[in-house]
Amino acid sequence: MKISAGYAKRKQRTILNVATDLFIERGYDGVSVDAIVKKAGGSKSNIYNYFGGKEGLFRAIVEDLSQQILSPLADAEIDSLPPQQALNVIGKQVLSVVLSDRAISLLRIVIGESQKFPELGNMFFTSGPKPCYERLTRYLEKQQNLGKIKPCNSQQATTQLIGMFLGFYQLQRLLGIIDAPSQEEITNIVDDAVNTFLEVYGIS
Amino acid sequence: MKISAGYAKRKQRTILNVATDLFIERGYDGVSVDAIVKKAGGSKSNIYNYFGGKEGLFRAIVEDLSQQILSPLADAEIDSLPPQQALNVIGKQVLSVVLSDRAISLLRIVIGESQKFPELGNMFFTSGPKPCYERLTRYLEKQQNLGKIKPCNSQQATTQLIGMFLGFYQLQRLLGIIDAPSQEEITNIVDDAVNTFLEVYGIS
DNA sequence: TTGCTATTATACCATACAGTATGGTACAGT
DNA sequence: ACTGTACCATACTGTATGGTATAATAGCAA
Repeated sequence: MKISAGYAKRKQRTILNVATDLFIERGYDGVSVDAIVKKAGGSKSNIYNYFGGKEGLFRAIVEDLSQQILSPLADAEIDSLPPQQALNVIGKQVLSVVLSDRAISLLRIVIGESQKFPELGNMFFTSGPKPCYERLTRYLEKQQNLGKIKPCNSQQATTQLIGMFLGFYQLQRLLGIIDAPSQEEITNIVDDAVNTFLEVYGIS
Repeated sequence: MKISAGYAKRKQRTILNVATDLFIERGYDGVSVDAIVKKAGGSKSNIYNYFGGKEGLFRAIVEDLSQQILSPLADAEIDSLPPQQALNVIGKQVLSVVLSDRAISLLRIVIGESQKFPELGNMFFTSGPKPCYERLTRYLEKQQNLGKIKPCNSQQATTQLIGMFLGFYQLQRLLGIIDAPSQEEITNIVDDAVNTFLEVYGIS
């Protein structure tokens, strides 16, 4: 059917990329369909044919971007590492992903439009934070069974650890009060949090 | 000069109250000036005379609301309490304020409009989170000097504690994934966080 | 009552926007 | 070369909005 499927696919990607940048920069209401078309080339018809309209395009973009940005959160390979290292690795992963400029911009939009697009919140959460949380919980459970850390409520412990990681930083980032932390700052934050955590839950 | 100053003040308050509800419910772009006028009575001229326009009204509202909602954060009287109780008191205060429906709605708007109104982030932060953080830091310093808790970097400890309080909850609230926690849940979260914290920093 | 000012109600303006319609063009398959 | 489809450029439609102007009214001071 699709005669020039390759072309259409390419065009769709161009539109997605261009619109992504615009939405991230100016928010949903700050970008007009005309502006997207002007920058992407082609005509409005594309957007309405491919994505069903501005809202459809927006949903597609947030879905795409959430995957793209957040999926690394669930990728950290920690299962074979001892606690000290595992928590360090996942902590650095979490901080550098979640506090990055792009992730914060995305999160701002998702939060800001959560009235108009209530399903996006769930999508965002499912694309990274949730699997990361679950992976960490499972890891802590396993380490308990192995006797490497003290018995505890692993869900609660995970919440506390992630809380210490993100702490005040995520809020301040969202409010535009601080910039993205450097690799060095991230290392310090994570080291301290892991130390505190293992002082309670670790086996000395 | 102002002949009926009392009347004007009253009218201003009415407009503020009405517009506050609307903005919180539908966001900045979701509310038209006409809608505000219609609900508040009077005419557009008021808004332009009193507040200089929609943006001015919005700024006034966010400022007003931030004070109103967040100032309790800095009010908790903890200086004379021992660590266990002090941290419990302030933790409950923080959680019940910050995770409340109104605070979350306000925060959503501030975050969502932080591109258009960059100064609001700072205002929000200064109205509650920051003084609360500073008060807690000072408290921990004092307790160190009194020998009631172990020597530590009090800023870092504060960040960790607040992080454990808010943990994942604030994010999930902002994304609309969970509802405001009950008083009981708050108690549990705070108890656990304080226990973890004091297990590291407390003097047994 | 006679002025004066703030408030109201309403109409108006310029603009911006989402979405649709249309007429023309590039190009694949035949 | 012919045909049909997808695409392009552009104009148009209807509506909503922020902000201004204006004329009438209400209420206070003297």
